[in-house]
Amino acid sequence: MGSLPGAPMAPTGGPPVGGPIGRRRPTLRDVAALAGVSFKTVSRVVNGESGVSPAVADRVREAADQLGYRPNAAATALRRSDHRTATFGVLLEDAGNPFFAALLRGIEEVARGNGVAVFTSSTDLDVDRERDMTAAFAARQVDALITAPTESDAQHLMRALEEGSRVVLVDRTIDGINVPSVLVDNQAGARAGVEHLLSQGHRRIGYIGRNPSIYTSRGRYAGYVEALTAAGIEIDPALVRREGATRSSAHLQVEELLDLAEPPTALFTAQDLITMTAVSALQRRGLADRVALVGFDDFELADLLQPGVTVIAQDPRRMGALAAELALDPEGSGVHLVATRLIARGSGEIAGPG
Amino acid sequence: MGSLPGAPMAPTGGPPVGGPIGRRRPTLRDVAALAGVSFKTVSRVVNGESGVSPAVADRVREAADQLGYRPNAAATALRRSDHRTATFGVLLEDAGNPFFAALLRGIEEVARGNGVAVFTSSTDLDVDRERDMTAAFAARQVDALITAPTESDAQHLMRALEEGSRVVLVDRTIDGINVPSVLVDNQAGARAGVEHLLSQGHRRIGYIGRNPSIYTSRGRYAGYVEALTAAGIEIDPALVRREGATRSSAHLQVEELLDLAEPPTALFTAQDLITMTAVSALQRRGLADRVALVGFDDFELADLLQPGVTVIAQDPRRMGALAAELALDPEGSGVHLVATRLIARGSGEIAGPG
DNA sequence: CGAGACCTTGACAACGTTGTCGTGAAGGCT
DNA sequence: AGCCTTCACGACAACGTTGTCAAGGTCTCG
Repeated sequence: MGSLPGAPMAPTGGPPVGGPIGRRRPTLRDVAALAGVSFKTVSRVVNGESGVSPAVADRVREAADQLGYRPNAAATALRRSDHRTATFGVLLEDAGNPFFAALLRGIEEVARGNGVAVFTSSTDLDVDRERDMTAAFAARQVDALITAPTESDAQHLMRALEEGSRVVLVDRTIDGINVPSVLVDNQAGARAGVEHLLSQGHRRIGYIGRNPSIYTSRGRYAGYVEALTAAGIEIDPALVRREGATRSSAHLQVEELLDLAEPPTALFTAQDLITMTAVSALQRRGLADRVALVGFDDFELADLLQPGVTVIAQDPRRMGALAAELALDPEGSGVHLVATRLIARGSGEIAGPG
Repeated sequence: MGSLPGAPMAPTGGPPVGGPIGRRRPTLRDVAALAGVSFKTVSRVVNGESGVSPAVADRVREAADQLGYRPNAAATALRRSDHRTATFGVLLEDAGNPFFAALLRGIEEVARGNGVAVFTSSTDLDVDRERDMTAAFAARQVDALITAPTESDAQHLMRALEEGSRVVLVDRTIDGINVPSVLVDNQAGARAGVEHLLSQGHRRIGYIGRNPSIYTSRGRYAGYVEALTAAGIEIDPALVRREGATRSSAHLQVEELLDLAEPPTALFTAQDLITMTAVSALQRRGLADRVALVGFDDFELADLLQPGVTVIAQDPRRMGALAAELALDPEGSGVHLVATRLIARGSGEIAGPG
């Protein structure tokens, strides 16, 4: 960890084959020599500190431009008393998933606007990888770690906090750690989706979600239960699948539900990839026009499928931007909820038997 | 750039409100004191250097574990003679686009396996932003900058090279700079797609692509021209649109083509988002089953649309992984081509008038 | 048993920057 | 005129690590 591979035996002073010779970067001292001042004065000019006469400042700036001076980030990070590095670490489940990709873009945008560079890594729900990357980011002294934590163990995050990084949770939260977070009311969103199906006359509504170890899965399932209970419908365990983790397993779950003696007339899918899988399964069986479907998470092309897919949409870009703002603000705190909204496109409006 | 905002006047020694007190991180010296050795010996143990007796090494490791020692990345980067930071910078057009998202994942994966952390930023084809972020990454002394450059100006990349970063181009290349690159034979891919349409009997094949300033756009258009020319068909400028940059403009282009007195019987779309837009436009007009369509880039749900969308698929994840490997290998060089393949799903097999 | 080789360990400089303090000149006051 | 304050700037330590070199100990071999 943290060390590059590559033959350590390679001659460091070898011929310039395979790489540029890397002209040494100019330092404060080089600029100072050219401008005829002490390097400390250059430091002051570069950092916009007061106490430098305009004439000298101009001369220094000119010299800096001429040499193409750029501060050495490592030296700055090492020396600064506040240990700021103008760097964030972002740790999400999967940058390839459109939801997280949009979240990342939201973070990037705010970060860039504030001169902050962003480290990214995907965890794929692997707890070890999450711990490793948290450590790797903390070792690089990120100012803030923005993460959608996989599990409820907060220890690695506590450690990051102790080492001076801020921590902001996004999409998912953890008990026992008091940090700012950006969340969605998963329960309310899911409830709204299921109620939508109920209002179309459905009574047997299947639920396909991910493992309850995932924070969002718990809330969404709770919303499903809440909606049905409020409607006086008992939960039928046969209609509930909470292991649709991977695509293939999600596909299997849908198939199993449809194979029941009394299959559901509607499905509520608790995540974008599961929704897509469900659409695929329904299409393959020619049931896309018969079985209603509402999914959590909006996704590209949902409107072009036939029927269009009704979803509970989140606003991941906004969530990311908000998280980044909380990360930037030393006073930032509290739980920030971002609203969901139901987008009706057809699949959710297929009438039930009632 | 590179500096955090926030009031510089804020009391740095103020009360601990709003942030954890940040227990000082243990250093080599702390570990050394606990183990009863010099800090240099700890350094040796931590870096796995030889020349430490097993007994002492054990004692040091124990002390390091007990204190939870982690090397300070900034100090290491500052001091190392090779200036390695175990860090990559990745600069792509848009991490939200599925193609680039997958590319990023490929890079991430290889990087993580080698203890390298990855900076990311999206440029949205903004040249200024690209330059800024290149500078920001170079200032942080990334070992390598992996980028899909927007335009043909290589100056900022030359500068990054001079400052000691490796540069690897991916998806797009630039003249006048000799660095390893991972590309796709856009021309051959596009030609194969257009030939596929020709073989279905189409003669009037519309082309909708992005601005020719984009490297991939030029190759894909060349493939279109090549296929038609080889078939003895003259290029009809009325059927060619090369400005489908944004979704709305792409939509307009499709509409215009379909509105022609002699509309095309088939479309070749040169990028994923344009393909999606074309599907949308065709569906809206009820022409999805009548006008053939082949698109460059595969995308999620292409198989679930009706008809399924025939595409020239790339393998962005592999491209990213390859680029990262080239970035890691000091000897890495040359142009690496990744194959494309045609995936027939229906839209490309709609018969022409012939 | 002594000389050389090797192995283990430590002392110290250096990386490029920021933070602290000192110094000399200029300016303001009595 | 003499004293105190303010301003512009420089000298120097320090951040935590790696690279270089030297010192002392142990081992080998004649």
